[in-house]
Amino acid sequence: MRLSRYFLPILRDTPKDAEIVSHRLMLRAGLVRQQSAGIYAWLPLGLRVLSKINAIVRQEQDRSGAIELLMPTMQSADLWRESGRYDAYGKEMLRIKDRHERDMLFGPTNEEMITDIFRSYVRSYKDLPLNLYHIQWKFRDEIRPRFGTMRSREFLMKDAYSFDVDEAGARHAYNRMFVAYLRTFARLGLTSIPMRAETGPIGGDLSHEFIILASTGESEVYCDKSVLDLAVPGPDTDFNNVEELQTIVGNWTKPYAATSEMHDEAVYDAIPEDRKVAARGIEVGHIFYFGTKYSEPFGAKVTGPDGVDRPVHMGSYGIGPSRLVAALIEAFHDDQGIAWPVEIAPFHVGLINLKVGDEATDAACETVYRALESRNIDVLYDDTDARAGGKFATADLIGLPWQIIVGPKSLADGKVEVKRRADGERRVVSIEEAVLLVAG
RNA sequence: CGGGGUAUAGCGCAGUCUGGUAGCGCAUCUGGUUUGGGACCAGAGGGUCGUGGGUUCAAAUCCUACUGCCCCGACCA
Repeated sequence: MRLSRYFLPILRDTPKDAEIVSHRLMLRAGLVRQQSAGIYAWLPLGLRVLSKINAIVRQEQDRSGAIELLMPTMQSADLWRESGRYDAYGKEMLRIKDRHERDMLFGPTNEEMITDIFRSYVRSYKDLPLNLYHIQWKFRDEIRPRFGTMRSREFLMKDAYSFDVDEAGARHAYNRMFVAYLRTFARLGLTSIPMRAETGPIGGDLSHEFIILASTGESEVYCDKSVLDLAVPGPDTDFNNVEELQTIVGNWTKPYAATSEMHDEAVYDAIPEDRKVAARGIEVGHIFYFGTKYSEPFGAKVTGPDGVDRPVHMGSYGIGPSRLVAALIEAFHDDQGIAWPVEIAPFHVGLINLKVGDEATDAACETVYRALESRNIDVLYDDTDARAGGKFATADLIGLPWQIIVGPKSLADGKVEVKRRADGERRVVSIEEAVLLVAG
């Protein structure tokens, strides 16, 4: 992509409304634009990041055995009356009337709808286990949205729903998602900590929040440092192996880790002093087992091998990709701007032409540009006639992992400069070497 | 929802108290000089002053109602 033809509205000044660093940088780097309180338009660069996150989330959901579908944003109130949540949900639910005065709503979550879909088709235990997920926009009419896309009213959520014949099956479904989440966040470059969370009316120990540590996080968290050293399960993990998954989850839930709501001073105090961690964190995922809470009122039953119908045991599992964009920036930035991890960077390389119009630099840039494109490496070529300083500032701000800087100085020796954004390391190399270097 | 702010050009702001032809910086456009970490000079364009009502010869400014947005608290992927 040539920057001169792209849509990248960079802000030089910091918008005064943005309080936290990720919000400031998202606005400055032209990732999002606020359209209303807690409602954002995703600009081209931001959308590319969001899509990359979605792709990783999707791969790990698929790997764990979940199946993607897509449910609508608009839902009928009748569905929610069946579960009793139409009245229970309160003002956070955006309620709308259609032209026939029918009660509709913008979905804040999809337990009701997925249970309706399930009961319409599934009759036999032989069709289980089943885990269906989608990545869809949600709306929760927060009293006070803040922190940009970290807490917005409209937000993107990956929500998965599992269906099993019994609690043991549901526990395994829960473990699959638990492991999938560990892998997802690790692939995004984040260290996530599963923390015991409120389970609501069902009770038991089957709800965890996945927290990443960040000083701007909204939750107070306490944990045993040893949880940070655990190895994330590899891609060869057998998601069908009940014992293997239970062992992994057991290891990850053994060290103490809790948010302030679930914090147990006595247990925390027993941790050796040098392993205590009290910090702030951002909730990036939440998983629940809730048994037959929805399957019973909805009559979502399957016939077991004994010929008896039973309501299915369900769980739900959420990740917020639009929040993750902000969370990732909180984790990966410096004074100059964003420094994206390679896996989610909107482009892999920024190619900077320091002297547009100069025959030699133009030609060298075209060579690099074509070499990268032919290797399917995403490159954003700054072919604008801005000055060097401005180009450097923009490149550092938008934070592409690599910068290839082409100017008369190094080109005199037939060389270009390669800068790694994360640590600022620079190397002067030939064009061929530069391409190989960023190609990894 | 309670409390506190704020609304003037794309962005950041002054002007409001004390009514009298709407300004500054950045950004944008034109020309020129520049050109390796956000250049300089000269010129230009761009604003129903959040919206409605009122007072006045005259309203960004005074009165009034409404709305948007932001911050602090309780709720949430």
